[in-house]
Amino acid sequence: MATAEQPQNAPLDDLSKILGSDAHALLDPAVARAWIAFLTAYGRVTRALSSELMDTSGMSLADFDVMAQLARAEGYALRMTELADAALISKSGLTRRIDRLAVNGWVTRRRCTEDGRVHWATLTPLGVKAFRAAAPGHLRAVAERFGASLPASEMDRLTRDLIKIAAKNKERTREAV
Amino acid sequence: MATAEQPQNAPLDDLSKILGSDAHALLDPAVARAWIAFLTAYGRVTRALSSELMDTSGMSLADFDVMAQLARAEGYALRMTELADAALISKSGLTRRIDRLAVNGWVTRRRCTEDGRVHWATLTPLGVKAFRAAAPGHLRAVAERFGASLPASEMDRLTRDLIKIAAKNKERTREAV
DNA sequence: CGCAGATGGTTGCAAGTGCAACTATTGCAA
DNA sequence: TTGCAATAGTTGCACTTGCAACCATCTGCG
Repeated sequence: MATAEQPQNAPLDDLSKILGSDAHALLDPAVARAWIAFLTAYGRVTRALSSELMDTSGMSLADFDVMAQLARAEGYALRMTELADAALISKSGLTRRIDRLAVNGWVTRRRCTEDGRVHWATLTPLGVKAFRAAAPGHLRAVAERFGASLPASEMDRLTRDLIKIAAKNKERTREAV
Repeated sequence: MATAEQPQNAPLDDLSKILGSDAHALLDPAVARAWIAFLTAYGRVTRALSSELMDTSGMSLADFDVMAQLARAEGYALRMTELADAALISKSGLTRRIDRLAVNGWVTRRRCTEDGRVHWATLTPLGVKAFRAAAPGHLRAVAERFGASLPASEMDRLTRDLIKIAAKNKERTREAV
């Protein structure tokens, strides 16, 4: 259910051909439009940023996110689980991402002396350097592709709205079925 | 660079520890906050919707998107390339997704008689049925997880903003270095 | 005609991903 | 102590993904 642009009119009206008129009762058309726009905006922006970042720095968007989390952390270090939560990826995903970053020499993994179960992922000096090199271009790209579309006043409102949506979906565990 | 919630204050201030004070010149802090909120909201909402949909209908979010595009199309049919564009996935990704949907008997692939290069993906009666079964729950979940966070008046504004962002990133081809 | 160039799809490949099962370590309680 | 439950991370696996190379078909120009 992606694609925005022209067919702004009625993504849900189309579906009511197949779902019957109660489609509107299930999902308000205004919400449907917003949802489609959300998916479309996300897909396009991240696709563009991701390939720019890869071309210029040899780093995936996910790599950058992980390194940014470390960059802002005390001592450039974070426990694996904390880092996985912060970067919104699974623990196993993080294990392997850190493997790859470690191969580049950008991150090291140190076992915690106080609690042997814990491992700290730490940005190396080389990693700091790589992050410093990559960040300006990427931040500028975010500014251009995401920020430049809206006036500053809208931006704060957008932030508030997105935070509300994120907050409503905070639980990382699933409860449905 | 994910994670929203409390650290609303200054995701970029943190980075200026490593990037120096010109971080703010590269990316307005308000934009940085919005960007982080955007990534967080997307990650959480899609993760939740995706696992709910899989549990209840055995269908991935991407499957649903593809089937929804077909459901709203004339004759429940679309060319492969049109469908890939509409569903925001790559052509090769679509080829394999259609393979899987075809195994379920939800979609068929027909060669176009007028232009032998073209293939039409078509929702089968079984696919229509599966979509009809899956859609109400999923639409309700979208309403709850995405729609219910904001009042109706905000929703339209959000849509407009997201469309502007999507429009700014329309080109599917990359132009950078 | 006939063949270059464009266009539509598929396939080989080399990733990346999450879940569930597993190992290592700790903490607590009998 | 000993032993078991909880916690932190890693690994096996099965599945997705996109890019680039490839095959098939069509189009238009000489």
